[in-house]
Amino acid sequence: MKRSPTIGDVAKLAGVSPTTVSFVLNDVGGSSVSARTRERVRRSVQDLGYRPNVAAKLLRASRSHTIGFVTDEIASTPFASGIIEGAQDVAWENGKILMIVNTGRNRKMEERAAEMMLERRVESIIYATMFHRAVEPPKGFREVPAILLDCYSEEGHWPSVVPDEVSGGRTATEALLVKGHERIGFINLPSGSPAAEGRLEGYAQALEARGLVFDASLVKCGDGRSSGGYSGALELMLAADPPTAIFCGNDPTAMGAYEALKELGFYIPQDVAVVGFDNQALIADQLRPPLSTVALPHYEMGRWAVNYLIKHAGAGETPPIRSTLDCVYVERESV
Amino acid sequence: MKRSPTIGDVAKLAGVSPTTVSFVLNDVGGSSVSARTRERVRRSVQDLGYRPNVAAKLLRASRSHTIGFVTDEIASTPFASGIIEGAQDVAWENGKILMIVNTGRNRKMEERAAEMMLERRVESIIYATMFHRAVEPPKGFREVPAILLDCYSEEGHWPSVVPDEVSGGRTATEALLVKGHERIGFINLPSGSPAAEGRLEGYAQALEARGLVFDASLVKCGDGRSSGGYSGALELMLAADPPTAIFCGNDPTAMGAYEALKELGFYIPQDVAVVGFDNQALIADQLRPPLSTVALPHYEMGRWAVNYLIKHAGAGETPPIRSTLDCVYVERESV
DNA sequence: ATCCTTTAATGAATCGTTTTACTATAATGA
DNA sequence: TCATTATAGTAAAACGATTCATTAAAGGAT
Repeated sequence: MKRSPTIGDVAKLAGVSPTTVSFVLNDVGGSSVSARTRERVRRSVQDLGYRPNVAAKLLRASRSHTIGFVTDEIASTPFASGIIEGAQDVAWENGKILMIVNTGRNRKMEERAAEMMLERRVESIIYATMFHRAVEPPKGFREVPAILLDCYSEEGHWPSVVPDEVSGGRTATEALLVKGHERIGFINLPSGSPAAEGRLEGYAQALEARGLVFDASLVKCGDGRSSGGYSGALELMLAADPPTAIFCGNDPTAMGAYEALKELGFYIPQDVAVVGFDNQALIADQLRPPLSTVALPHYEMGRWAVNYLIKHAGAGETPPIRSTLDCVYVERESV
Repeated sequence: MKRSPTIGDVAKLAGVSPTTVSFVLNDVGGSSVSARTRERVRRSVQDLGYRPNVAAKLLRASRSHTIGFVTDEIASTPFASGIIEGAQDVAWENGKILMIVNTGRNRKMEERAAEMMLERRVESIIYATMFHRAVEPPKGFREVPAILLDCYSEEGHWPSVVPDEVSGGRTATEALLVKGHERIGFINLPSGSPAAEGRLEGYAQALEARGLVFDASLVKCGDGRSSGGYSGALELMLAADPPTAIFCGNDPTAMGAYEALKELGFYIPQDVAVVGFDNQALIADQLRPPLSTVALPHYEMGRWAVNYLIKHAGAGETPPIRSTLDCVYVERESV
């Protein structure tokens, strides 16, 4: 466990003062370092394998260049990991680094995480959830610019970025409408979530825009799993006037619907078209035929959040905007 | 952007010296602080909302209590996120914090990540991959105790922790054997990966242990996707002497096999039993019937790695063990 | 009255940088 | 020749904590 070389060691080896080394390393001090010296310092840095001590820098400069990223379970479960990718990409592009902590929906853990981050003087904090939902961030978050990602607060005064569920529902429905379908079934998620309400709303809007009437018998309430999709599809197809297309509230639901349709002898997409939601590659890509679905803007939300913080945290003010990002339709072969 | 209170501010408010505040906060200095003073300091800390500056602490103490976690894509894709969870849990239990960076399989990024971590004086580094494979960690990693997680190096001298693919293959096969199956098909992953080789080896071992002969016609090479499972299962079931059970190299493969079996009119598990591998909840839970499968020890590997580092990094020596952790069988309804 | 010990507290050095203010030498212009 | 201005560099303070060495006061013991 030997001591890492310091700027003083470099200075000694190069035969100059620490000040000069600092000037060379940070390209400041104007023309006050000769080319020869500059070169000598560079070589010494190389030879010693010198690496600046971030703690010392931070202590002096009071800028940690670190953004805290607190998440319920994104980093530990399959679903929304694009969020982290997007956030990290923008952070790195701007010379910031992300400090990620997984709290597992545990309040105690959230508070500890906030505490830990503030001790490390993060410049701002992102609070991200795996599913679009309402949250109440821990108090520590007020002490620094913060933004909610894929969630929002009832209290209002937090900036947040969430998917536009309504436009998502509309997009999915329109993908079926443009193919000429006029009777479109919808197997929704269990009600009570922004996703369920929003997607239903979008579905209705799309129909209305085409001058079609909303038929409640075409809307089933699934459970967000394949079993709900299975029974929902059975009900729809065995009814008096079955639909020619089904919009499923998420991909597992579509997976169940596939099952039902096949058992009933319908071919996808010839007899019945299916569109899912969430674009979970594991399902959408592996189903036969591959499932057309709508992708949540996870990556984009991650980018947006960090961009927002970098832009506004510098300026000191963080206006409580509620930004919504569009979902995009991913065409495969089920429509 | 106001200055956070320092230990000096606390001291002033409490009418004592910074030294005394430090003693109170860290519970050192023996009996050298009276109860009354102690209380006064505590209150001042509260009132000011004082939070120690980690940078200053670190600078003085040269202990960052931080472990670097470099990963190809775990934090950004669905598959192996349990690794992060396990790692983070143990880290927190030991008062360490994890600094996670996603490199997206990009060499440049890996080097930058290593550099960044060393600048922050991480005490050790974990290099984790999403799939079990061979890697060559960037040079920076040599400067600090490190361990490879879910991967290994041909160079040998790195400690690593990986899943025991052979025992995994054996476990899956045995799950079928104990139910009385004697002709067991195997749709493997594309060859060339530790997973493919190991699981096949395990399959063969399990058969041999039962005194059954290895029949090459029962082994198909899939593509790790549902399409490979579909065609593999078709071939197996349409052959002269079809198996009564199929072991699939991963869950998407099993998904394809389900499809084929259903088309051929076989019921699962009555006519043909199926077991998968990877325990991808999204598939295994949503298939009908739910898929019995083998889970990779992601969470446990994460724990193991951090434990190893904490134990050995302190001692200075990091012996290059290659630890293998068992996969566990997850019973659902397809067997 | 002197010496020793205990209790309660503090001053100052230290960690590794950055930055401000300063100095010494050389070159330039009048 | 002298004043001025670049040029090339350095000394020292500051950032916020910890810790070693020291001190001041009070309470015995002799």
